[in-house]
Parts: sequence; C-alpha cells; structure tokens
Amino acid sequence: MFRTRFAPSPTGYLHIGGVRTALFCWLFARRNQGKFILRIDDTDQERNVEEALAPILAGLRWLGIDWDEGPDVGGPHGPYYQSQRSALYQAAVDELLRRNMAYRDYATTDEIQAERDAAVGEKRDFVYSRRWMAETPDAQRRFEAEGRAAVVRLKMPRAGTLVLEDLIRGRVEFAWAREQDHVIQRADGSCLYHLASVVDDRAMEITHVIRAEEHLSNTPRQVFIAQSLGYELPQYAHLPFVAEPGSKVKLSKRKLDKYFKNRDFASLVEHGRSIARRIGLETSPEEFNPVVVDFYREVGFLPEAIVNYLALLGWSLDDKTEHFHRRELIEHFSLDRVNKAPASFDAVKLQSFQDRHMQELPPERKAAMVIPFLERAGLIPAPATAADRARVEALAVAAGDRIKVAGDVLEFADFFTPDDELSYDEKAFDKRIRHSAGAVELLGRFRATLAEVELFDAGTLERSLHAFVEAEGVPIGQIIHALRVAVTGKGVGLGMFDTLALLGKSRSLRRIDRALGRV
RNA sequence: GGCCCCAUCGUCUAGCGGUCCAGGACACCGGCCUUUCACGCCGGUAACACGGGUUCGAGUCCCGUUGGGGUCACCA
Repeated sequence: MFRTRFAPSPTGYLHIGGVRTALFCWLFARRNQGKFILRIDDTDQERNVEEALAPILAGLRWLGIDWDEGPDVGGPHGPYYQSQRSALYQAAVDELLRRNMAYRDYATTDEIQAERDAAVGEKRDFVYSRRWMAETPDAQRRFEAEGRAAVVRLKMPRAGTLVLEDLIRGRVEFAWAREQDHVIQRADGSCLYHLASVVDDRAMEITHVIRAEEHLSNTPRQVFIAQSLGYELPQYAHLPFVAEPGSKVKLSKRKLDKYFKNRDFASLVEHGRSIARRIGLETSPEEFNPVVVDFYREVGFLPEAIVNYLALLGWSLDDKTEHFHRRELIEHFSLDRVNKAPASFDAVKLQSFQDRHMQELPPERKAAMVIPFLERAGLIPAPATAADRARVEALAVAAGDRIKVAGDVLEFADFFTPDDELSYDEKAFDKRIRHSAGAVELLGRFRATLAEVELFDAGTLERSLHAFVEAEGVPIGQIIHALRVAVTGKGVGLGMFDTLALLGKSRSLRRIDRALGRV
C-alpha cells in the first residue's frame, strides 16, 4: 500500500505552489489506491496554529484534495501535529546519540560562524572542526562549567558518496564530505524540521516522499538520519517547483510586488478586486492575489479548473489532451510523466482552463454558483427565493459563456436594480440615443410595437423587431443599440432579445420610457 | 563561491535514434460569423541555447560551454 503525505506549515494561507505539490501527492495516492496523509509541520509555533491552519484545510477541501489521515479526520498514526509529537523526536535523538550518529555540541553560533568565515577566507569548504563536541560526560561537564549549553548535531560521514534514485530525477549523487553536521535539537530541547520529518515519515509509514525540488539538497541529511536509525528509506520524488510568471525563479509570496507589475497577473488581480468591491469583501494585496488559493474561491473560480491547470503544470498525459476532470487525472496520473524543469505560473492560461470548465457547467449549477454573489451584493434577498433562483437560472442561460468566473454575474447587476434606479453609461447613451439620428423616434415607435407583443419571449421578440425594421425600412443597427442602452444603461450586454425577455414586458417598457424621458 | 538540479515556440508541453523541413494548447496576428459583448469557426507568425563527439542517421545518447534555478540556518 502506497502512502504519501503533504506537510504544510500553518502559515495562514494556501500557496498555489504548495497546492500543486499536495495535488501530485494526492493524485499519486489516489491513482494507486493508496493513502494520502496530511501532517502539520508546526515545530516552531509562534502563532495560533488553528487560526493559521484553517485557510489551508479549507483550501484543500475546496479543491477536493481530501486526506485519509490528518487533522479533523484523525487516523491510526496521530497526532498529526508535529508540536504534539516531541516525545518521538526526543527518543530518536537519544537513539542517535546512543548509536554515536549524533553528538552534543557546545559551540556558540559565533564560534561556528568564525570557523565558517575562516573557511571562506581560505577558499575551502567549511567543515566543522568538532572542537566543542562532547562525547563523554566529562567533556560535557567541562563545557557546561564554562556556562555553555549543548545542541545536538548529526555526526555526518566525512567520506563516501550517497547515491539516490529519485523517481523523477533519476540517479543523483552527493559527496558525504560536503554535508554539514546539522543541528537536530536546540539547546532548549526542541527538535528541528529534518529530524521531525524523517521520524514522522517513518512512524506514519510514508512510502513515497513527493515534494518540491528545493528539498533535493536536503535529502542527504534526511537519508543519514533515517539510515542511522535503521529505517527503511522511502522512495523520493522531487517535483520541479512552480516558477514566477514569465520566469524560472521559484514563485514566492514574498515577491508579490514584482508580480503585480506583470500585466496578466495584474489584470487578474484587478478583475478579482472589482468583484470583491461589489460584494463588500475586504481585501489586502497580501492575502487576495493569484498566489493564494483563497483568491480563486472568493471570486468564483471552479476548483476543477484550478486542479486541471495545476496538474498540467509539470505533468502531461500526451501530446494533445489538456482538458481533464478529477476522475481522469486520477486515472492517468503517473510520476514518470512529471517534468524535470520548473514551469512558470501563467494567469492567462489558468483563465482559459476556467473558461472551458465553466462552459460545460449546466445552467442550474452555474446559477447555484452565482447566487451567493448576487446575495452578497444585495441584488437579491438572502436567502434567494424560488422566483429569484428561476430568474438567475434564466440569466445564466442567456449569459452563456459571458460569466467566466461566478463573480462575473455582477456585470449583469442591472437586471436586478429597480427600473427607476438604473444608471447609464453616458458615453453610450450619447452615442446611441441622444446623438444618434432618428434613434429617439424609432425607440418611441418600437415601444408601441413592444406594448402589443403578447408572448414576451426571445423568439417572438426577435420576429417582431425584424418586422418592425423592415416596415420602417431601416437597418437593424439603427435601433438595436439604442434599445440596449435604453433598457440596460450599457452599450454591451447579452443578446438583445434575451435581455428583453429576461426583463419582461412591463419593466422593458418602463425602462424605455425612462430613457426617452431623460433625452 | 561550493554542491546539486534544469535547458523544445512568449508560456504550458509532445517528442523516450529514423515516421520531426518538430505536434498540441494558451497567448498573439489576420479573416469569417454577428445586434454589442462573449463564444465559435478558418488561417498565420513562432522553438530543439551553443560547441564537440557517438552513430549510416541526434531534438532524442555522451562530454564540454553558456545560461537559468535550487540549496548551503539552532526556518520549514
């Protein structure tokens, strides 16, 4: 049975690169009928873990990346918070000391730094002299008498080669002599990440460590810990990281300022902000941007689209298939089709996946997605009435693929505003009505025609307008633009006849009257 | 700087020695459709980083160069 894990730190947000890693771990587990474990790396807990973890769990759940063991769901290998597992780490440290694979070290950070500086000055690799290493109780007492405190360091080999068979990278070799005697336990007794990670992976019976490439150079020390403890090694798979838009540098939340200067990134952000404003959502650039998964949820992206895009960022099935649903990804995913080179994050391409997934959504699902936005914007009562739901669904049908993210429904807010509160795009009003020769008269006459229409549906309306322009002997463009501005206040929108049908007869007439009245 | 990783259109990628004067997708540029917008349809521009090998034959294998990146914490 294969077991993979994702081990986020409670940072308060779910990073898009982290999600990609989680997704690959999850897909691999699901593909092989294995288990996916979520473990929280909170060894240096300064903040409120629960609070900082909530968005991460919520984000994973929203994306449909579910875990078999971990926070909330429990499991046989808990607790799943590293902060609650220190006894295990302590036992591992003791064992390492007992086996002489680690030692107590009494050097101060300044002393270590001095050695490091000296090595750099002499242009040689830094290797700790182990001058403050204490392997006997005597030595310990002597150093402690000087007022020193001990950390525990790994006693790394100083010769030989580690040969690693990485599932993605193939054979990778490291010279042991270049590895440092890393600290695994602080003077205060708390343990460091690498120790904890190895101990937990073993305890949780992780078979495949699938993580981002930046951990590749950390692997030797982890292998050393595992081997020193007599653990069987897991399989390693180091994924390429997700890079910045248009660059090969690792995507980082710390460089947001730079990304905001990227055109596509910036316009996605602006789109999101305009939706946020209308629903009264407080946003900060720090938390509301395309690097953070919450952003997509809040503006109404489809989790399926995000998953599809992210899966293709570093993995592919063949030379043409790009549109995947979760099921298909699970069916086809394999690590040997994962790329080695980093892939840069492209907001525009992500949007195109969103478009395609949105297009195949049936109207009732689209309506359900969109309703919360209308409610939050105060355009329909919350909870929506059955009549509202029906209207929204009709709107969703008429809107076709114009609603690209759920929040886009707010572009059609004018359907929900009272007729006497409709605002007008003055430029469009001038161009199409006020200064368009004959527009006002035509509009007036067509209003009369409209008043006679019995069945106010798109087909009937289309026939009557065509009959009207034929009788008038004018091209359809002469009136249709004016009509649109009159009933929606805007120069662009849905199909004209859908618009009228959606509004219904009395509201359409009232809006035409109001428009004519303000010329 | 040491070590490690990586290298096909602007971007994501296909390619696992011949079927590649390199295929698909997004973007871009034309055109069509059309009541606006959004779709849709048709067409187009655009890449094997460079240099050596190996081979009858290299985008594909090897070496080097260049370039890019990761990592070198008592962070995770």
